Amino acid sequence: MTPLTQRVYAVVSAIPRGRILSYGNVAALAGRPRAPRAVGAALSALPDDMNVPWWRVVNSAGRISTSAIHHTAQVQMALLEDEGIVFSTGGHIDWDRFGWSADHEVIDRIIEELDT
DNA sequence: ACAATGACATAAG
DNA sequence: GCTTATGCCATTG
Repeated sequence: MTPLTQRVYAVVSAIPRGRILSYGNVAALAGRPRAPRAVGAALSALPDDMNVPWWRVVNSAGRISTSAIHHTAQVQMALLEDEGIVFSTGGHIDWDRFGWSADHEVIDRIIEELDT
């Protein structure tokens, strides 16, 4: 596992129940604003036994963009709806209602604790 | 070291 | 809003 991958997991784990973040948001919070694709790669390689809420990450359009065998779009949508997230007609999530405004300071602290 | 590969993002038509 | 083209960059073979 690479350092960035580990930071990505830390950030995603900090997303509260019922809220979402985009790959770009996660990348920025992890300290690599221009690497949203790497976030996808990291989540793609996520071990299922790690307890990271991967389903709270969607693309910038508020749509699901998974392609993993076990983590299908249907599974992700079900998990999100279980948390109270609503998909509007067309299958996208409203950022104003469910987007998480993460606190940079808090995230930075979490990442710092990661190195210890 | 090099090239190919994406669970992305954004601008343009 | 949808489709296409381009940029991006960490990972992987």
